Amino acid sequence: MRAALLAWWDAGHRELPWRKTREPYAVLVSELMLQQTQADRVAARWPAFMRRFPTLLAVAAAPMAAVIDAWAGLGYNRRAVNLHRLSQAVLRDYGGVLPASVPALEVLPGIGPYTARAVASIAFGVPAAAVDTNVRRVLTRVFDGTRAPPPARVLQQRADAVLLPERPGDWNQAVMELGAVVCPAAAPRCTVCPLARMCAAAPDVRAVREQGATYRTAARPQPQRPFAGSARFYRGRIVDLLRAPDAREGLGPMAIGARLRLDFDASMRPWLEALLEGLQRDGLLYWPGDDAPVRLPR
DNA sequence: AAACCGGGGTC
DNA sequence: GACCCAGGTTT
Repeated sequence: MRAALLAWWDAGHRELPWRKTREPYAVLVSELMLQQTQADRVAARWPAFMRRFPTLLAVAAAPMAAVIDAWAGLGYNRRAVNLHRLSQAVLRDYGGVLPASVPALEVLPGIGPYTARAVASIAFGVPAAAVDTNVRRVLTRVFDGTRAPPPARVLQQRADAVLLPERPGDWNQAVMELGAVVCPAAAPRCTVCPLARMCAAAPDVRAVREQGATYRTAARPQPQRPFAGSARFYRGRIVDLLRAPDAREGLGPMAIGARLRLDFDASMRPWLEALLEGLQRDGLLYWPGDDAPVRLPR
């Protein structure tokens, strides 16, 4: 598996902007952006963010509002808050230099098991397997076929066992690249897959195809809720309103409500306040309460 | 363990 | 519409 996959990786892969560097901060920013976000969309925004905040110290010196502003278009805005908090923590605890070990990285804000191992392996050459949704899918298909996926703990052990310790960063990226390009959730392309001859799922994919159906991994147990009209939708709209230049000094709650929806009236005030309080709890805005202006945190 | 968190691309 | 995405944090 190691030989087949690494040969496939070395023969060519997507040119993504963050792959041109191994500088730890640059890798960290890319990995934070890549959390639950497709690589092509990150590729469109990572370079501009890096120009605006070239170093971790630049983030630490900037107001929170500037980092949230630079995060526009990426979603999951708490990641911007976490990055700013992380920069402060690294400045305080490590003199502004990112630590290189998985345990030290994993306790930083916004960094979990996956991101700690991704940064440690790619930027520092630490032999740690990063297990994301791609790796889970690839390893489950190769080793388990149509059987139920093993527990996360077993998957991590399995990923650590197959890891190529001489090139951990390339190995992790190769598995993820295969998952993204050749082995997506729907319609895996086994005919061009370097692992097909050793993959437990490949025969099943072929069988399903021959029945004229699409092979896909089991659906999520919890169906995704509609986005339009959800709290998520309006939270995103509110933060985006506060990014506007004319909101630098803040916007009153009623003004926000009016810009949020045409049918806004006083009876919706509790609904709006709940959204504002939730955003404030997440560090995404500052609002003293009542009719005081709402703005991004400084 | 489950809920929550954005947004855009895709079929 | 529903699913998907280089997850992490909170409850």
